[in-house]
Amino acid sequence: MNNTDTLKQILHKENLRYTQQRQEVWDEICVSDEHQDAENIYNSLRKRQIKVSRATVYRTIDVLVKNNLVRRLNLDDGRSRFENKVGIEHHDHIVCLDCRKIIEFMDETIEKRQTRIAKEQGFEIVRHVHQLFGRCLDEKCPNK
Amino acid sequence: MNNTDTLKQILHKENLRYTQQRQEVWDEICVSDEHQDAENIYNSLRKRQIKVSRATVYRTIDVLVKNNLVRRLNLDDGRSRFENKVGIEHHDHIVCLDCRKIIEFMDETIEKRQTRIAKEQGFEIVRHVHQLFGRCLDEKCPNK
DNA sequence: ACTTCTTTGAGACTCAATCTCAATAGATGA
DNA sequence: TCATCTATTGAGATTGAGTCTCAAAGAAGT
Repeated sequence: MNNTDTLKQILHKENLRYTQQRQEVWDEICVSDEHQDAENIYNSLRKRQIKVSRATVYRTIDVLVKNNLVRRLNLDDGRSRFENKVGIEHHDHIVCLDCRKIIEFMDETIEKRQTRIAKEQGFEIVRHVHQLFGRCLDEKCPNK
Repeated sequence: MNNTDTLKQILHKENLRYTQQRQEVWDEICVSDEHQDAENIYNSLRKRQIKVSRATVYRTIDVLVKNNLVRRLNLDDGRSRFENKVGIEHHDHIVCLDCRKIIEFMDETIEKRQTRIAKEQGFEIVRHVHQLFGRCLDEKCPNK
């Protein structure tokens, strides 16, 4: 299913209307591999002459997140970042404290253990956050 | 080492003065087993007739966090929470989405694997965030 | 095209956290 | 103990991400 159909489907399910602005926000998140924040998304759209407001960017992101098209990342820097989730394997993140480079990782053993641990404590996990913050050994990274 | 000496030591190291306000903020965090936010800490102190301002609470917490006396938790609800770190074993958190109950957990296998994964990706971990969000089976929890 | 109801946008507002700067109070030396 | 020097404090202003308001614009069905 393409971007447009995916969006139309969830908007229909939520009894929301299909609009140009919603499509553009969703496209912008899909197109970028970076983990963009709302302000970036807003600026990218404006730069491309697309008529959209901050309020609409935020409101649209909320719908996309609620319906699992987009994942919200909180990397402890005071603003949410977003990544496309459709057709993407689950993963967690490693973040360089110097250059803010973000690497994705996934470990089946960790995933299984955390589910078991939660169950032992009487919890049914809905979502989890697993982030490793450190320093990368990249030559181009500052503090080298 | 007691609370006062621990604090005096790090303040001296940082070339900061020992003050009543700083001691009171540190005491308040040590005394409580809850994961309090800055506003809670401020209110608790004011309730106990202690002369302190929000600005001082925030500034003191920053010093304590920087020097590893206190851990800052970001539980995705828009405000930081704090816990005493001195003499406490490392642990991560399970949070109930319904009643906000917080349970601590620690798994040596996960700890080791995440260190190895980061190293394989060329990172030296400084800190990590591992939080499991879900629903607890507690009778007293809402949505049961 | 008409009607109905949702969405949008500009800007006001919220709220945690940070900053400002004059007044206060530790620390040090005489 | 007192004087001096600086760091700290507090009240309130400010910041910044995110949310809310409401009149105008726009989807969607008929």
